[in-house]
Amino acid sequence: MSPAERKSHLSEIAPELLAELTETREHSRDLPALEGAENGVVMRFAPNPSGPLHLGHARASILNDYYVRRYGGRYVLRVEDTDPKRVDPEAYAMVLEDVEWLGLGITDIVYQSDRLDIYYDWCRKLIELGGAYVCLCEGERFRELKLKGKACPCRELTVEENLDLWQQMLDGEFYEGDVTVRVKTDLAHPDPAMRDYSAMRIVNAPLHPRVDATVFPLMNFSVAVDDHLLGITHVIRGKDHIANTRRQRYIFDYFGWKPPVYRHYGRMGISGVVLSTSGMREGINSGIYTGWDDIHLGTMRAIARRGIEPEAVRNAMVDIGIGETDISFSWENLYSRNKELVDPKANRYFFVPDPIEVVVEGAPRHEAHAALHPNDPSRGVRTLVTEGKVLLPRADIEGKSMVRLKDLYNMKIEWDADEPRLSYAGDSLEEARREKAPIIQWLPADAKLPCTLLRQDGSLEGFCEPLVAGEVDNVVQFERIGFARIDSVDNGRVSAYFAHR
RNA sequence: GCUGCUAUAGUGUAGGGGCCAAUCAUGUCGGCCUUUCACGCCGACGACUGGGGUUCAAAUCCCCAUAGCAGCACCA
Repeated sequence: MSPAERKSHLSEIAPELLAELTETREHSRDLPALEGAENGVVMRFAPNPSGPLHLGHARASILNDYYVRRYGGRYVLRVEDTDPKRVDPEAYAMVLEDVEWLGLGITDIVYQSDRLDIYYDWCRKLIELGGAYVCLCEGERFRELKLKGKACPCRELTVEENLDLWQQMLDGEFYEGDVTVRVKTDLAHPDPAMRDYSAMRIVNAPLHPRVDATVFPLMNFSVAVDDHLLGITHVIRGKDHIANTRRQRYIFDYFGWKPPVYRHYGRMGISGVVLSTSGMREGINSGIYTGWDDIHLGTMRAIARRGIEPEAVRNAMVDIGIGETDISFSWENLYSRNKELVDPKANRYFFVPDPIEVVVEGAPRHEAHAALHPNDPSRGVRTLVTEGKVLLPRADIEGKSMVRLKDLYNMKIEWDADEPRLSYAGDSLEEARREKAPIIQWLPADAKLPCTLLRQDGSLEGFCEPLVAGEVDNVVQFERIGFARIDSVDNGRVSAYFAHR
């Protein structure tokens, strides 16, 4: 039945329902509402300081930021540095820089390493409540028991014994791996991931860069305590945390706290890019990457270096949203978001790759005036002067008998074997069109800058206009090549990073 | 293996019983514009994982299958 047929059929059998059909649903580009957020929210972004921020962090931080902006409230940057093995002292500053670059509306910054006493305190309370015990079992042994749903002997210790052992932990009487504090959950829980997980452990080495301690909370414990103490109302994070959310729930329940509202978005795959911090670090150490801002990486600094703007990242991430489906991140979509930002402001310049230097016979001295931006004449022109000696992209003249140098004049080409002989052929644009002469880029042979355009799939050597030297840190468009950020000019040599077409 | 989550065009997304022979963006292809490219404008292409069920009506609800993903760390 077609929709129209269904409608007429419905009017026969139940005309009173027909009114509902005429109600129009409204479409909105907004992300779904968060329940209980009407009066403001307190949200958090909680990176581990093991390296700079990457696209995975960008999604988490931007999505939370989006809702804080939408509902108003506070946005806590919580640096989760409770594992000395995974803390890179240099990462603290990198995280802060990247947060600033992204333009997140952070209102509070807390470091978990400043809060160890708080965790110790609540750990003691949890033991007193009978919600946790000190476990002396070897890890592998406990795992076996857990998978069978059996308790280990430590689970039967009295509160007093547990408190005593806990004090010994704090006093440094144990070494790494000897002991852990476990949250008492449910050994019969159908999901083995829920059974008596660890809340506290000892790390003797390496030393923590910020704090003199050996007892550290595990993520599930510190996160639950902090979310409550900091008054976090809503949490948006990846679905790899779904099990953690359930584990943290036990702590909220033991203390009678009200947990935040959670949303878990699906996994985001990024083709061709290593996203794990450890993987990137390995690549840097082994020389595959030049550093954290290597153009092959998905870090914020690599993306920034290529001239992609934070607003583009934000738009791309909000566009992706908080769906629970696994998705693959699309560079195309990010590039398109960036292009709409950058196209209106990027100045245009010639870039001649694989150049051939030629003399155009009979060419008069000419001044070419090319617009800096085709849609914005007020920005002015670049003036290129030539006496007849020019640089051309080899590929653009090969096999051609006539071309037009853009904004300059027409040129005839005669081929003597592989050697082109070029001669001036008038200024008429109409004639060039009539002859279907391609319009190509060029540079005066005596006014040019060598330029390396670094791209992910190999760099492109060529020459560009001298004015490009004044565009350091800006995004320009090399006509016919694409957008690029001018990274530096050293001794008259330009280094540019390719963004996208 | 156990536990859980998810399934709409190449990619991302909207739609949560009737407005849906399915939205928007991106992409690709064509055209217009343009002193190449880009931008802009016009057009085309392209999807409800499969099978059952409920219902007058299913992309939408239920069941099964399949696939993907996550967790089962003294990482976050």
